[in-house]
Amino acid sequence: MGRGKIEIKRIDNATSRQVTFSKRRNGLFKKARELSILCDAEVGLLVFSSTGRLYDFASSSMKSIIERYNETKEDPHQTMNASSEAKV
Amino acid sequence: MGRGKIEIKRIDNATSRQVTFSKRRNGLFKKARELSILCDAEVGLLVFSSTGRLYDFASSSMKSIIERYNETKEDPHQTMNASSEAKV
DNA sequence: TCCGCTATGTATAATTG
DNA sequence: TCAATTATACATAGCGG
Repeated sequence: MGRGKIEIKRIDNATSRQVTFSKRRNGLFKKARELSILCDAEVGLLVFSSTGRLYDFASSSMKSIIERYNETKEDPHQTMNASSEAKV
Repeated sequence: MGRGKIEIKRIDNATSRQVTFSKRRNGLFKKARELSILCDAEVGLLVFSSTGRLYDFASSSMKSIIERYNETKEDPHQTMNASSEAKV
């Protein structure tokens, strides 16, 4: 998407990598937000840049999403009942 | 992106919502993966559908990403030193 | 150097089989 | 009804201010 096609591999040039990171991070967060709204989904997104900086997005709260993740992972039965749908 | 423009709000029709969820979820995961590769970033993505099903993506392991998130949140100084760059 | 613009590629909404 | 296809809106790579 853009003037040229790019290959999916690590960008060597540090400056370009940072620029691309900023742009794509914004796009990714936007998409995550859209998905959570459009489809009434609970979305949690954690990104650490190569410089170690943290960026996060959560449709509700990251804490509750991580807890729910742990619960779901522990309980193979999952929470498939519709009553658990987010009234976020 | 598509034949018609859509508004970012909850999709009422359950069938459409599920279809859109599948498509966008795939797209979101792909983008997350691309970002992690292109920019050498650590990315964790957690999605719960409105039916309660879990979908997750992690460039390394979700467990380590969540741990790193908790550490970063607890320590406001963050890990800004370049030496912490992912040798993932 | 960073921000914003524009051309282009990609994701995806609607449609078709 | 679901999956594949197609046309279009959107995201973004490269460029200019």
